[in-house]
Amino acid sequence: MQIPFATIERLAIYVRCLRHLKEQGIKKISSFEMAQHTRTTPEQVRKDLSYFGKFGKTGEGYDVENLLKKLEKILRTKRKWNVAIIGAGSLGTALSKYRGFKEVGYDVKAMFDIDPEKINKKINGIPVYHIEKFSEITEKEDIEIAIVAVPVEAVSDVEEVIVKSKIKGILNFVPVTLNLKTRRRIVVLDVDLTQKLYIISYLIKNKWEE
Amino acid sequence: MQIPFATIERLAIYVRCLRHLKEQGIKKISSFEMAQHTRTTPEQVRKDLSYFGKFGKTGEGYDVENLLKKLEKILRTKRKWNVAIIGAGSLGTALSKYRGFKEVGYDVKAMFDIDPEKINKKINGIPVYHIEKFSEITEKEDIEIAIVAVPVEAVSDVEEVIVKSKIKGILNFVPVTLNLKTRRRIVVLDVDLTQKLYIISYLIKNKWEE
DNA sequence: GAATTTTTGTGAAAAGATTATAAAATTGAG
DNA sequence: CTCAATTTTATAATCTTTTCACAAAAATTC
Repeated sequence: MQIPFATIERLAIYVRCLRHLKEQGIKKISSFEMAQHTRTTPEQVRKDLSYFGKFGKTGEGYDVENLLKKLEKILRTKRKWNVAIIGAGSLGTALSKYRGFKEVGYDVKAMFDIDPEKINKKINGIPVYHIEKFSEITEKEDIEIAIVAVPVEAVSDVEEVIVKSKIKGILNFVPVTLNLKTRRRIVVLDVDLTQKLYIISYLIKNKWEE
Repeated sequence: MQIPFATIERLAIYVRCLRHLKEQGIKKISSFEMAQHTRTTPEQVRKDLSYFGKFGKTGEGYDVENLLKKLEKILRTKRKWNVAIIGAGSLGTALSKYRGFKEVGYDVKAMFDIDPEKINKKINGIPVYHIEKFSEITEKEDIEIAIVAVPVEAVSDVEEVIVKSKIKGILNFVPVTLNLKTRRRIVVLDVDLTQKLYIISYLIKNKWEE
């Protein structure tokens, strides 16, 4: 059976929530409490989990540590992933500092730019290479995921470089739909900050019923 | 009739696409081409637009400038919005530099922090205030939207400050579900970067059929 | 130890979203 | 001026996702 994509998205939020609970030393949680922490409903929580098995105990709820372990396995997030950031501007730099990534197993191994001022230096301890070395470095360092944070004008060059590499997943911050002409499957997720603001504006004005 | 939320999300992408086309001097576009630029299908484009009226001309397509104008009106994005950034760390600073916001009518008027080193100075020309002045400044400057980019530890303080203010919409970068105890409606949208990476990992491993 | 409470798991119903199809309108060729 | 080729619009059908409702199971209380 095909698992709803929305379920996968929520699973990632459950993992985040469970990590917090574990840190706080909380052992058990009910679907009701879980829903409160993740902006959803208890039924939704149970339904989402039911796609993968039975994790709870009737009358008692879920064991935080055990459920976390199971969900991490489902999302393949127990293993480490190496990441590259393309674009060493302010956004790229801020992302390289972002603590959260390393905490959950995503290790930024390299950054890429075209500015000679930045190349062969380190930003937050991460080496910055010229973009032409992208394939070489990502293969050597076993990097499978790239974060794209370049100005719009640079996108077509970046597309080209990515297509030639062995990158499998992309987190794209550029407000443009990437055009990757390749047979192999590359997973692309967009983070469009402007879009989010548009949607906020719309929701503010149109009292969305909940 | 209730418009599907997914439609609103795509509308924001259509607006982005149309802006690019307009800049390039393109006058007409068919639903087919539009779909290629926005990672969707022609049927979807037409269906989405049909919720709001008839914008196209049979056999000819849509007039770029006219359609853009209409969609901007629907999303209420023709008007200007004033924005505050809470947290003047690396992410907050990077966001304050982000060109895209101003280009599409979102003007960052103020930043807030608790670090005395940063307060009463300017970052990228934007004044930084102590967080305790949040209500005062946002009301004076007519700020309705706040971007939250603080460390996890600071969230509860920020929640308190927001609840007391008149802020209507929030773009939240902190990987925690905000807990805003208030009767009035505040629109919250989360940007969870870690979640996005989790999902990329999952999709890489589970060849998602398209 | 029986009754009550809590909470899960799941099938069925409802709602929401996408895709496919038929009808209508426009353009351009001949 | 008519016919064929496009391309939109409206609507119907299908598919997906969420919500609802309830039985079953475990824990707790009296």
